[in-house]
Amino acid sequence: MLNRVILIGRLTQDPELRYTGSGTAVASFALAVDRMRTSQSGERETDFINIVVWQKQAELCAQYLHKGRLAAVDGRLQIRSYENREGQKVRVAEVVAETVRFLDRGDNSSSGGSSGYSQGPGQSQNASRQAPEPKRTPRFDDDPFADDSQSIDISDDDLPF
Amino acid sequence: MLNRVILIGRLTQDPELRYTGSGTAVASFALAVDRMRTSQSGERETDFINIVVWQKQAELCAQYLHKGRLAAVDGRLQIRSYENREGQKVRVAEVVAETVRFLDRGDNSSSGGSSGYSQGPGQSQNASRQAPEPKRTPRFDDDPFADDSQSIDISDDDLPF
Amino acid sequence: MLNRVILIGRLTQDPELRYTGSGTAVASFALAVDRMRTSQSGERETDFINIVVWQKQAELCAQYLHKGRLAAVDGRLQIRSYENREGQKVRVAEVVAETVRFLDRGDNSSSGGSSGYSQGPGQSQNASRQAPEPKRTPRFDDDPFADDSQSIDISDDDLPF
Amino acid sequence: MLNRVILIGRLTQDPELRYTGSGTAVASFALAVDRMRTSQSGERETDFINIVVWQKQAELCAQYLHKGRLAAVDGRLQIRSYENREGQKVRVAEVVAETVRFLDRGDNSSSGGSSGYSQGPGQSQNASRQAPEPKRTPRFDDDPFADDSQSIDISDDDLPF
DNA sequence: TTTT
DNA sequence: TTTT
Repeated sequence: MLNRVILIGRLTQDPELRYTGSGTAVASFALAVDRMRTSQSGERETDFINIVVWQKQAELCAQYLHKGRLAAVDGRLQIRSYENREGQKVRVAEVVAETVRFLDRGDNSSSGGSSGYSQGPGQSQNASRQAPEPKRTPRFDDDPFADDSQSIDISDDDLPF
Repeated sequence: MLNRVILIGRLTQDPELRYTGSGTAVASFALAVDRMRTSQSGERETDFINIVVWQKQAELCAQYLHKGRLAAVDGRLQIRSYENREGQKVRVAEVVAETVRFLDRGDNSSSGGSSGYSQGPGQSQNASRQAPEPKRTPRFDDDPFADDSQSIDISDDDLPF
Repeated sequence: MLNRVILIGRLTQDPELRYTGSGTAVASFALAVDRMRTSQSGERETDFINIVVWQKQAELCAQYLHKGRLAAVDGRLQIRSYENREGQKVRVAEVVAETVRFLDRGDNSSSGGSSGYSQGPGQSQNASRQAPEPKRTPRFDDDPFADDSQSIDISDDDLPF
Repeated sequence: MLNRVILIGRLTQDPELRYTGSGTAVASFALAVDRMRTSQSGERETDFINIVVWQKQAELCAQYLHKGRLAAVDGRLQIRSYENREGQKVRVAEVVAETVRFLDRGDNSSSGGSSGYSQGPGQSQNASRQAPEPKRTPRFDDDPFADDSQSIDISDDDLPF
């Protein structure tokens, strides 16, 4: 009834572009998605997840996405079954992308074009990159989100954990 | 019962880091999230969404995230109510981030190692960036996902639309 | 660039159905979404989140959803700004639903119709509802997911925490 | 880097509860998730997705979830590889649940109290179930979300499609 | 109050 | 291997 998958990872290969008999474009590639925690044996663990994209997005992926590129996929998880040569039923999991976002290069017009990689190292960034802002006082008096807020100290009730 | 929000956008400001009375770190910033479709008047539309992060992630955000940077947020939508000076009840929406990913600079150690494992600009990337792969045949015979698959032409039943 | 919200909660009111000048249906309602953890003061906390639905789904919601009903919403978070009578800029957060699922009543044909409430208390359910299955051995030998798996004891590497 | 899956579907079997060598509970079951669109051949299509749950949630699932029950899963997609008896590498996809919600029976105390806080079948529900509210005027003058809003007719710019 |  |  509801089936939603959101992934961010890097392409393990260039997308493969094909066309159905009726001429619809389909692209497929795998995304390497690092798990947040390393295994107890200490290694970084990664899930390699197959992605399928259709139509115009498929062609955009084939054009602009390449091995190693970072991408975000929003779609649904699909389990496809087929019989292999030995007659065994094999189940393949893949994510059918509804939208794909290209994340680490501005040199594409992207699927929507909102991206932009080299946003230029502004001077303020060089100035204070290593340390957290020390100048703020530890209160919510000037809450930037609540234009009209009274001075309210942040209380234990706000902690979400 | 279930409340999940995933956003990708750019910081409109440097994160503000504060501390609760008991010393817990809280960072807040706004994310500019472009909508996919432009308005009928033709302009790109953007949602400016307030983000709150707690604890260690808050300090990592203050250190590594800056105005203009691209970030992914996975969290939940929270509606906070308070009374302003005029005694009106004001409702503030914000996303309480569970995880924040830093997306457009490899020069940080990030919250969990967001950088790449095989990112390098392989030669294949330089070779063919502007055009879709022309060499593949438009069939699923050599499906890269299904090691054992028989030759099956892609059929209309696979189209998800 | 990416903006995805998934919510499950109960309607705090019957949906309000309206029509734009050009006759497009819009429904709006609020969803009460319980937070997972209670506040430190011990009370259950709830976010009341405004939902907007368009077109055919709007009319289905107005027909089949009512105050108290459980629903799942998949959409995006939108921040709408306007000026109130006092000339203050007010920002309203709402979730624009892409799909709405009706979850706790089978007496509707639903948006897709996959639901089904009274699935009948099968006898197996009556038999063993209070206790976890005690009969299984603590091994993965007969892994129900991996038809071909060798006997592999579940190892610490599988623990995701 | 980011891996989020949200599913709603029905259990195809009672959950299987096991324990690791060190005594950690693991439950597994499959969820039947209907696709929104039927196939071109007209049949309803369904993805059968394997779910794994750990620790306390595993035991709650074994207790309260049964074949046919509706559940929501929030977790991540994991690809597990192993070699089968024939020495072939087999890849298994499963969703490792972070949270599981029990959706179609109020008779459980659930994983976090999934029942309703104001659920009761109010009389207004009985009154008008079959028809959309006819009494409202098709304007946004009395926007229920924006307590202070001026009378603003809904304009084409609000249409998200 | 806004980012590319 | 499958749920309503």
